[in-house]
Amino acid sequence: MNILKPTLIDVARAAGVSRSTASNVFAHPERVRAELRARVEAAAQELGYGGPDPTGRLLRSGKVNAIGFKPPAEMGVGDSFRNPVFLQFLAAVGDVCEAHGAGLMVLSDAKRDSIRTALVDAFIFSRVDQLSDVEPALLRRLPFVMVDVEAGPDSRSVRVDSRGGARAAAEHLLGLGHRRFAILSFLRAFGPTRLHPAGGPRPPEVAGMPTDQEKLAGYAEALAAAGLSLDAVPIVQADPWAEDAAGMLLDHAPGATAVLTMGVMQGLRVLAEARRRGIAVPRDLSVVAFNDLPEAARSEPGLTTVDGRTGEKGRVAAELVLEGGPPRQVVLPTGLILRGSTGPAPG
Amino acid sequence: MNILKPTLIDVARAAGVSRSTASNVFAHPERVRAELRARVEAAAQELGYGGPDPTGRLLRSGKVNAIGFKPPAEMGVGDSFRNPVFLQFLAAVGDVCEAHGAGLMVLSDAKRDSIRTALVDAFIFSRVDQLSDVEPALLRRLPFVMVDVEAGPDSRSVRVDSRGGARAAAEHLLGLGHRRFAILSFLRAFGPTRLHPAGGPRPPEVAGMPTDQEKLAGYAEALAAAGLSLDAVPIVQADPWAEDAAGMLLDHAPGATAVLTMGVMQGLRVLAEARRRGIAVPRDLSVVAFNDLPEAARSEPGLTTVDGRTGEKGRVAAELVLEGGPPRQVVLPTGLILRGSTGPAPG
DNA sequence: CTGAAAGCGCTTACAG
DNA sequence: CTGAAAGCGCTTACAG
Repeated sequence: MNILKPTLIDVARAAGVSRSTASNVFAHPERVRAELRARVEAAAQELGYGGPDPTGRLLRSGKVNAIGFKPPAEMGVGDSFRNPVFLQFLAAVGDVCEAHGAGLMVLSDAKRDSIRTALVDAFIFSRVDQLSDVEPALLRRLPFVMVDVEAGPDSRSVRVDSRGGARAAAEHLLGLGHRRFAILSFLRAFGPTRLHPAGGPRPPEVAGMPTDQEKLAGYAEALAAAGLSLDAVPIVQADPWAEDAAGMLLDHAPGATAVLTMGVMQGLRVLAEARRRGIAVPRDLSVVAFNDLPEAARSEPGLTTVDGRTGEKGRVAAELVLEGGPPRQVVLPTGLILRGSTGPAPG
Repeated sequence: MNILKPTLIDVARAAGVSRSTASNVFAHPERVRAELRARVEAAAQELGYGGPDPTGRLLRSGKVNAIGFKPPAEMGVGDSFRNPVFLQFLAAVGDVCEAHGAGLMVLSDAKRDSIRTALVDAFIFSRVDQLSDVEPALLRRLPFVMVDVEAGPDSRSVRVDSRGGARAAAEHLLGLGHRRFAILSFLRAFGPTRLHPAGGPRPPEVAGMPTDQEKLAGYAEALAAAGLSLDAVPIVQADPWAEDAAGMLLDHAPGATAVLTMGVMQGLRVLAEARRRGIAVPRDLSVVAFNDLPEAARSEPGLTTVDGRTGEKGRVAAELVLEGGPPRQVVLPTGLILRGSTGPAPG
C-alpha cells in the first residue's frame, strides 16, 4: 500500500479506463462489462484503493448519513453521557438512527458555530438555548426538531403535555385529601437555590424553561379548581441536581403534607431528606416527581412520578427529522405512575 | 429568504465581486477592504447566505471535525447509550472531544460499511469485531485506536492490564486464606450459559475476548503461585448480563469460599443470589468483580472490584487519535478497590 | 487589495 | 457498454 492515498483517477489510469467507468464499477457495477470490472477491481486492490472517498461523494449527493444532537449550551459532549434523562432520550434516538442506517453525532459547541459547520443531515435541538440555533439551521436548509419547545407551525417539535401531567399529579394528591402543598421548582441558570415564600407573587420566572412553567401552570390549575392559590404555596427553586433544595423546602414549609417537584432527582432528594428527618413517607408526607427513571421504581418507598415519556420523545424527534415528512408539532400525552410515595393526607 | 439555497457565487455576483473575494470575506476577512466586505456581507444577508457550506469546505480541507465511535457489531446506535460501562467510556471520550471542539459520532453498522463511508476524522474501535474494521480504516488513511486489543507497533491501542488486575484480585483472596474458588467467566457470543466443571481442560475459549482471556490468565497465575490449578476450579461461562449464571455457579461449586468474576454485573448478581440463598457475604463467601461502577459502591455489602480504568481508557483513546502523535500502545495499570464483599476465608 | 484559474474527489447526464 | 465533459461549493496559491 502506498503512502499517498490513491484516487479514482489513479485507479482508472492503472486499469486503462476512463474515470467514469471506474466510478461506475463502485457505484453501478452492473453497468460495466465483467472483464473491465475485474481489471478495475484488480487495479484498486493493487493500489490500495478502498472505494470512493465519502468526501467527494458527499459533495454530489449532499447526504452525510448522520444526524446531530445539540446539547444545551452549558453541557459539553461528555456531559450528555452522564445525564440519565438525556441518555434515555438519546438511546431512543439511536434506535431510530440505527433503523435508518444513520449515525448519531453529539455536537460540541466549543467553537460556537457547530450548527453552521457540522456535517450532518439534520439536527435535534435539546431545550433551553435552542432558539438561537434555529437561524443557522434554517440558513443551511437542514431539517431540525426542537424538544420541549414549540416555534410555530413551520417547525418540527416534540414535547410532552407537562401541564396535563402536573395537573393530574396535583389532582391525585387533592383527591387523597391534601391541602397544604410545597413546590420544588427548577432553576435553569447558575446560581444559588432560591426561596419564594408563601404569599409572594408568582411570575413565570419562578420556573425555568417553558416546559417547567407548564408544570407550574398545571399545578396551579389543579389547586385553583380546589379553591387553593399557588400564591399561598411556598416554592423553592433550584438546579435540578441541587443538594440543598429539599432541606430548604422542608425547613420553610413545615406544615406541608405534600411536595410537588419538577424532576426525578428532586423527588428522590426529598425522599432522602424526609428519611433523614424522620418524616415518614407517605404517612406524614407525600411526594411526586417528573420523568420516570429506574431509580424511581427502586427507591424506598417507590416514587410516584409523572411519566415524562422521555424515550418516546426521542423516538418521535428522530423520526420527525429522519423521515422527511412535513413539519409537525407533536405533543405526547402523559400519565401518572403511582407508587408508594403518595398516600392519604395525615389527620 | 429564498427557497433555493444561495451559494458563494450568488453572493459574489450580487455584491459585484469575484468568488475569491467573497470567499475571503468569510475565511480571511482581514484581507478584504472594509467597504467591499460590507457589500458582500449585505449581499449575504439579503440572499439568506449563512456562510460557507461545510461540504465544499470539507473537500478542500479534508477535516470533518468529528470522531467516530464504532460499537461492537451486535450493538445498535441506541444500545451504546444503555450500557453503563460504555457510557463511562464515552463520557470521557466526549470530554476530550469537547476540549478539541470536535463532535462525537456513534456509528451505525446497519449498512455494514460504516467505516468506509462515515464522515469522521478518526475512529475508536470498541472491542470484539474491531479487527475487521482495521482494513477499511487503513485504506482511508484515517487514524484509529483499538480498545482492549493490540495489533502491533503500527496501531494505536489502549487497554487495561487485566491480567495484573486479575492476579491482584486472586492474590488478595489467597492472602485472606481462601483455597476453594469458583469463576464466573464471560461468554461473548449468543448462547446459553455454559458449565465447565472442575477437572476439565481449560482452553482459551473458556473466556470470550482477548481481554477476558487475560483475566483468566491472571487468576490462573495467582492460583499456580499458591500451588493451585485452574483446572480444579469450576467455571461458569455466561453473557455479561445473564441472569442464571450466578445460580448455576453456586449450584455447581457448593464448597467454594470465593468467587472470581469478570464483570461488575456478574459480581452484583452473585451478591444478590447469595443473599437469596442465605449465604452471608463475606462471612461464608467472598466475591470480586471487574470494572468499577457506582452500583458496586452502593451495593450491600460493597463489591470489591478490579478498577477497569474505564474513564481513563476513554480519555486516552480519544487523545491518541485526536492529538495526531505517532501510534502508541497504551497499557493502563490497574488496582484493587477493596470493599465489604471480600473477607477472611471461613473456618 | 482583488480576481482569474486550478483543483479538492467524485458522479451523472449525455453523446457515441 | 464506454468515455469526454460539466459540475457539486469551496479555497488557495498566484499574478496583477
